[in-house]
Amino acid sequence: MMPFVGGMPKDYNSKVVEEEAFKFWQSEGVLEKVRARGGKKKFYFLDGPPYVTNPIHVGTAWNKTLKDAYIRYFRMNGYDVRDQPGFDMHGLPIEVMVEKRLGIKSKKEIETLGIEKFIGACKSFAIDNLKIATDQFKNLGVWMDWEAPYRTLDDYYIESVWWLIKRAEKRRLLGKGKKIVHWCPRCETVLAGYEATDEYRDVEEESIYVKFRLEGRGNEYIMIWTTTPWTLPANVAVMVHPDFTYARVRAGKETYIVAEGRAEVVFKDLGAAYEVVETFPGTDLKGLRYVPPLLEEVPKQKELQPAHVVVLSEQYVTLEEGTGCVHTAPGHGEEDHEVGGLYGLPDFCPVDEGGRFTEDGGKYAGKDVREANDTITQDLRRKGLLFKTEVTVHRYPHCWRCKTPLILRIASQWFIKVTELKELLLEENERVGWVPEWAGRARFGNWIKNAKDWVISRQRYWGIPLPIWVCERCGRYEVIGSASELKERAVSGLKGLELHRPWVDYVRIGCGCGGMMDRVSDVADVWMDSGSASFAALHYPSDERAYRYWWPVDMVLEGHDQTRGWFYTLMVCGIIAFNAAPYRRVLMHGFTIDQEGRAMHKSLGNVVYPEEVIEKFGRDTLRWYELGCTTWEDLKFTWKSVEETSRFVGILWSTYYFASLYMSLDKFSPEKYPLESLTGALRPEDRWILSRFERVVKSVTETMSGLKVFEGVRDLEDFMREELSRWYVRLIRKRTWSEAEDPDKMAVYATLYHVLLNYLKMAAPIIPFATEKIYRGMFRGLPGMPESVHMLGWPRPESRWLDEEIEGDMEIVKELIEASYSARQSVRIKIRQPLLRLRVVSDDEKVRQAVSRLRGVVLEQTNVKEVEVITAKEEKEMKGVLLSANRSVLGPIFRSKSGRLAELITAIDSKSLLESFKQGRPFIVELDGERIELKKEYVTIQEKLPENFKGAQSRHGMVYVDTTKSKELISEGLMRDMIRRVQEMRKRADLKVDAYIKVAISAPTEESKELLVSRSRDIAVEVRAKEITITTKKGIKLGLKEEWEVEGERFVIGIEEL
RNA sequence: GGGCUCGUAGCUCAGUUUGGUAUGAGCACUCGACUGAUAAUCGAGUGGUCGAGGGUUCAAAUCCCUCCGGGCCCA
Repeated sequence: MMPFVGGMPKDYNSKVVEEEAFKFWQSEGVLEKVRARGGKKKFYFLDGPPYVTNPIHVGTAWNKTLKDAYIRYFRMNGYDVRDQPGFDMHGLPIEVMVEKRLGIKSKKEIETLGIEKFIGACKSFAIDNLKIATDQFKNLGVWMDWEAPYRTLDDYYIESVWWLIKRAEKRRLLGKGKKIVHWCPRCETVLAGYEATDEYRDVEEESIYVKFRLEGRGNEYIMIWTTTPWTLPANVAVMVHPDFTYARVRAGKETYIVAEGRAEVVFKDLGAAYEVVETFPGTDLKGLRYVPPLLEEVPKQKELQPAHVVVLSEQYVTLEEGTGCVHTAPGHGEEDHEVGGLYGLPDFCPVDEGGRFTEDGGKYAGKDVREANDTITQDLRRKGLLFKTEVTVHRYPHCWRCKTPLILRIASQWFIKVTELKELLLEENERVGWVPEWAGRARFGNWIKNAKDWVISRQRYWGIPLPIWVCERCGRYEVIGSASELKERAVSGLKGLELHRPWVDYVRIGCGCGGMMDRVSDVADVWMDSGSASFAALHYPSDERAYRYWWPVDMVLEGHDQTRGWFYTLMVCGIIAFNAAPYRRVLMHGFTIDQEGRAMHKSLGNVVYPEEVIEKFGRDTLRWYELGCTTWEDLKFTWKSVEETSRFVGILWSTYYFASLYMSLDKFSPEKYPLESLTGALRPEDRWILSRFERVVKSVTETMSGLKVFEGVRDLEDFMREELSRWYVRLIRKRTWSEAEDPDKMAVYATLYHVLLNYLKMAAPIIPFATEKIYRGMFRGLPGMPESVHMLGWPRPESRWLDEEIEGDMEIVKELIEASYSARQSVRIKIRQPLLRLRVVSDDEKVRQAVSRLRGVVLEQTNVKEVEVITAKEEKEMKGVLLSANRSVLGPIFRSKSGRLAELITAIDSKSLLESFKQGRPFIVELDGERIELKKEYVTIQEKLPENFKGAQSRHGMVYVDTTKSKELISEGLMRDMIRRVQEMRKRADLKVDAYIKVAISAPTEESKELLVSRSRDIAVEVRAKEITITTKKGIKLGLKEEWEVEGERFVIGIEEL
């Protein structure tokens, strides 16, 4: 094994680098080895299971690379990380895809086809898609346990959910009852509220104002407004607000009751006069009875009791729209149902599962509710009960899978009594560490406060079957908690048992009453699948030991849409199961949006897929870019930013290349020259970069463990760009050219080695591919080094390198150097031209100290022979004074003489004049025989630098350069110009850095030739020339020849490799 | 309609917790320099009503109120 630092390719090629890394990881089983190492302390990371229908986009990629980065980070810190990925494999979206594939459209067709076939198709669809998604995630370099993900469709997983439902039942948290639910008439199932909100759309619809005739009041009506005429057959009450003021309004022959505040809106476009007869509070209306408008059409209405009465509600009556009198149908609205409950009203619902009126719908029986809208409106008009119609735009929910408008209807469903757990949920949430903090306190907290009972039953096929069996004789139900329990209890139907429908439906169990029990046909809401992951992934309850070791989850990390989704169901299921929050920390991330700030949607055509980015820039660039974005804010994806990031990855790469080039040429051995043994040889700039790096280790460690990877990425980027690449490398360049194995060079190498190796460790979780390639090139061959960069530990902060003073010194010196460049620029003297001296003006001891400690850096970077710090007083002495006549003052006083007086003043020795002013002595001049005393205001005083000094302002004082060019300096400058050109030619000829050459220079004049001849030896050394000729003759016969213009003169240079 | 969140240079974003001159950063543009990492690098310049309006304060991008626009969630 070679004991020294190795080399690496000069150019960064993401495709080659990444392909190689994949091959290497694969062939050496690197991931398996890393995983097998375990750790001292458990770290249970839980993957929010993605739904496996669509190809992933850059947002999904962000999610998974965030997870990957933290998994790698915690693993490097010695944790035993549980890195199992998960997949959400049940549910409606898959059913819909499969329906499409099979070319069927309804539940009826599924039943005709056979549930068994349908489920089989769903299962293979889910598994196929899992494979596709797995490949996509692997392709991003995400290191998880892809061989053994948790899958919600596996029997053990289903059993965990069964166990949970049984546990809920034991705790009396499982309920069955009528709930108002969003219902898709096409899919014929309940949809969760959140499933509905994904597809709220603006719809333009006719809304109607309807007159309800009051009993025993002649031509008096209470007026309601509704956007859903089809709910009128189910009307049982009218709600009014007890505290609002209502008005009796006369218009024509009729009288109406509406809220006073709505009267104008209701009547203004009537075209006729209307008159408010009387006003009164809403409470006065309580108990008023009316005739239901569709009494004749819906005979069932007659049987409803109590009904058709005015009730009060403070909560659900507003003055923002309508009439202030609200049509109430407890069978079709959640609020209606709640108020109906308070008044004991019947929850009449004449609508079936397919969204058609039942026999109870009377005249409308068999009609689709939405089609019935028109008929109902016409009936009302015919009966003279339609006051007016209006076209309104409102948001209406649609089925997210089939786009059918949803309806609200009452249905008997199984639910979890979350409302009873609210206190506990809030309490447990306090113990969770949310990042960012407001996500938990405000967002999640608010969501919990408004939590409702969770309807968990779905009238579908592809899901975890609810493990509830109901007796056909006595109606008692029983919850089964596992497959073995089911087998024990089964009377028949066990043959070929699988825990999915339809097989599980065949199982019958015996009831205590002697009857037979059958399973309810519902499946569970998929959110219950993923919500159970904290323990189901551990095979609880069958594997108690895994649970005891891992639970609770140490970290989950998902997008902000999951506050009401997974973060919530996970919490609820955890509380039901163990009375405790199932996770310790939650990191919430944003969405990726496009350049215009719109969310990425397939329908908008603005989705960016990771494969595109990988093709153009590579995985590491994609990862660095996304991980560097503020995690919890939306990520506005722009190609330009990706390109910028890619440029940075290039800088990082070439910084490593630079170091590897020289270290490998010199066969640097960190074992032979450990940093510790070279402390005496370290230059101040080495101590500076070590100290700066120490700070980076500290801050990146803190940000990573604080789950703020983006801050870490930014720290790493700034350090690499500003401190290491742009500054330190520039400072040490010369030292790396030295041929000898001197301690000064070794100090540079040891420093670079320390910084680069440890930097690489911190960058590895972010850019696992490039770091692997660099590692394998430069570090792998060294003794004691593991085979992969991903087997290294996270760097420990070593405060011994911290040196606040040197950092301060460097900061000052950097400013001064930059000011000197500015000064040079103003006189157009390039930096390559050496100058005599630099003067810094400062009375600050810190500046003096900085310049003294970093003298070498200052001299070299400013290219001067000496530097001195002078005091403000010394600066004054250095400066001369320039006096000039102030003509605007002289003019009015001396009139025609002023011109000549001004000339006189200019000629005066300014120092003696100033001296007179200072001492208060009068200074007299003679003009045309007249004695004139010069006053201060006659002159303007300007400070004047000596000709050869040029200054520039810096934050730490003026910086002056002495621009005097001696022959000596000129010849040195010319030499450096020649060296530079020869080096350029070596480069163009693609010569090895250590190749020897011969050089010939043809100078344009005898003078310049002489200048160069005196330096020929130095030139030869610098450009690795064994022979050098300098002439004024034209013909140069070396292999490579080129003409260069330097300071306006033409030189011809020829080189040839030896 | 409600909750949360974001809005700072042409573009992408730091800075807001804890009020103190926006020497803001990168990219882009203009000019100059440097360069044995070189399609790299450095310097200077141009470019801001800190979403709008009000308030608190000696002082507001930062704290408070109202409004406008985007995102997520809820209705």
